[in-house]
Amino acid sequence: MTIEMVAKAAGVSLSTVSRILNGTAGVREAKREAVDKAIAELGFVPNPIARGLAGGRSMSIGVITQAIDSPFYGAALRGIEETLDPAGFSPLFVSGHWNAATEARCITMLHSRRVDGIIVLTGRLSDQALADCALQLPVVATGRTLSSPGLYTLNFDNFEGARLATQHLTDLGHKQIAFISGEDEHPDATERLRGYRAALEEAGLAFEPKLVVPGAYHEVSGMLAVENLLSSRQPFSAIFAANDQMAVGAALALHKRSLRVPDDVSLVGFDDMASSQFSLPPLTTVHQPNYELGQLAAQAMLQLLAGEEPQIEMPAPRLVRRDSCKRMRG
Amino acid sequence: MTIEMVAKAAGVSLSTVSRILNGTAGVREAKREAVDKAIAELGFVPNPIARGLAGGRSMSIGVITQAIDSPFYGAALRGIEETLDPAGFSPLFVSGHWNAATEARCITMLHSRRVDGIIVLTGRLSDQALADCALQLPVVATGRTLSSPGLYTLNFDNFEGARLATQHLTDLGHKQIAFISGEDEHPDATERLRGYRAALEEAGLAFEPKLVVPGAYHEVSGMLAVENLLSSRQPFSAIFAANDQMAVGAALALHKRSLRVPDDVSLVGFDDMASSQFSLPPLTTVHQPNYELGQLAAQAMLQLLAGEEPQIEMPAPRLVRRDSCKRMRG
DNA sequence: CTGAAAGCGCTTACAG
DNA sequence: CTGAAAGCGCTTACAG
Repeated sequence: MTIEMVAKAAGVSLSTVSRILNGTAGVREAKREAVDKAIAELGFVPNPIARGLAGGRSMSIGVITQAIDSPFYGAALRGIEETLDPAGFSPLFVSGHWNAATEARCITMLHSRRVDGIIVLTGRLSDQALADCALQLPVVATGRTLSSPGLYTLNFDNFEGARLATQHLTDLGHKQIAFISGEDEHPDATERLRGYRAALEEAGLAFEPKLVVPGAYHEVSGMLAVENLLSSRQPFSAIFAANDQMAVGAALALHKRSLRVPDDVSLVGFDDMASSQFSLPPLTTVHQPNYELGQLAAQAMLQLLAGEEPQIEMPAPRLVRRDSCKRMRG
Repeated sequence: MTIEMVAKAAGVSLSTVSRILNGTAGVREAKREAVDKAIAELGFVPNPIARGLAGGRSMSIGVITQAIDSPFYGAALRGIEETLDPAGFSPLFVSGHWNAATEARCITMLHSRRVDGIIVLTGRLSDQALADCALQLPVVATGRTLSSPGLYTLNFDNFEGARLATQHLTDLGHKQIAFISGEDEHPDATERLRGYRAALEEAGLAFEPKLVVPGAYHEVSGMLAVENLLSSRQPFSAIFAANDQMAVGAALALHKRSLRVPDDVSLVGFDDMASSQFSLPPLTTVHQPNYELGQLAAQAMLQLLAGEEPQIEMPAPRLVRRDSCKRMRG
């Protein structure tokens, strides 16, 4: 089933079929109809591989994620897949494993597979490397703000999100609010720390370094953080975890010490993972619109590909109140 | 950077470089060295797209999953990615959305992208459709047992897993064990129901239809199931949920009614999702080796591609005891 | 508007 | 063992 067979069936040349397929040139109506009919009858589907080799467009978009099984980015991948699909593009997912060298290898690989563009979900690549890459191929990157030719970035307001979360706690009367941080290498982690401090300040509360305990964005680190906090004997009535996974770990550590959420300690997370609404108790958290992030990133890519200038903005952070916080007694 | 430049640099013909790259023919040692050196110096990477067009092998494997963001299949996708990678193959993930027609479209698309084989994670495709597909391309399918040319299947013993889970409860002295089922269209759901009944029988317990409440494999359905169970006033001291997601929903419903796990009711899940060890309390469940499933499926594919007959078996089900069950009092 | 032809980067018979 | 050549299924200047 090739373009040649369609051409023969429609009584036109191979080039004409190609042009109709690509909308590359005006074609006489009669021929267009004949070709459309032949395509329909034969059930012809153009071969993206050959297209990629010949024309440069492979109709596929490389997507560099950190881990294909991330509970956090899953929704973004789905958003990308669902908006690319109607446009005829397929995503090619690869995992960077939070490693700049691996991400660089992914890019080489995606190049060799002739992707038409690359979407980078966060990642460790330097801004420079990203900008260089964008010189060859359109790229959309999330988790940073950068302006460079061929590059479009989409960033979430982590500062504001963290400020909102902390403010919720100060509004409830909490004065000793612990913060489980993320690693410093993550720009969003440092932004969230900034937001925490800003909210404290707004509430007229002093920043207490002993109340910030280091975490690493996964459950076990949240557990450990709470255990450390507890054994430090530093008093606290609420915890803001820099992401939901750590909040889940924190809840477990609290539970093991027979401390109840929210009666004994209030807990707020960040991300609003799919599972957080089913936590015990359902977790109050900052909603991060990952599904939309994926959709928007894909839309921006489609616009870049069409030669347009994307004008896409991320939605503002939003606090989702569930059952893990309580007004400070007394 | 093409094969031609390598050939020139090494002073051999283009065909020779290709042969060395593919191990297609014996080559004089001196030439091989020259070529290897040229490849290393130029940093040449063969273009899989061109390879796919010319030779038929695109070095990519289509993977049909149900949802790219499934918390359950994520580990399998990672297993596939990690075992395909060292062999030089890339996975091409597509989502079937539990719909046979969509899966069929995925297969057409994967064909047009010239994948070298297809891995189908469960899915709704008929056995016949799968067998037909395998006539053209090697296919590995999970979640069913089928023997057909070019097809290799990998199935998990859902019956035995469910039997183990239920037996754990009967061993603890529970006599009224509720079962939250999955939908009948899932063969594994019906197998799990069979396992539940078998364990009951072994323990000399009568099967009580009112104790089996329908679910749909997601959290909300688990919640609803428990609410229905509670309002039916049918007494029970333990629940076996046919998957972890429903167990999580069940735990939440119990919590809302101020029923404690495991003090008031014991709870067992099925799957051992990554998050289940962090449930409150950590969930006792049947471990389903998804990461290994992915690895094994990819290995089987690699063997099929090499013309070998895979002899791969799935690990046996295993109960993971955590803190959600307690001996029946009295 | 439309064809014939070259070419994308490889592989693989076909001849030595 | 190794080259020259055809071909994979398309796109895109190049000429009408």
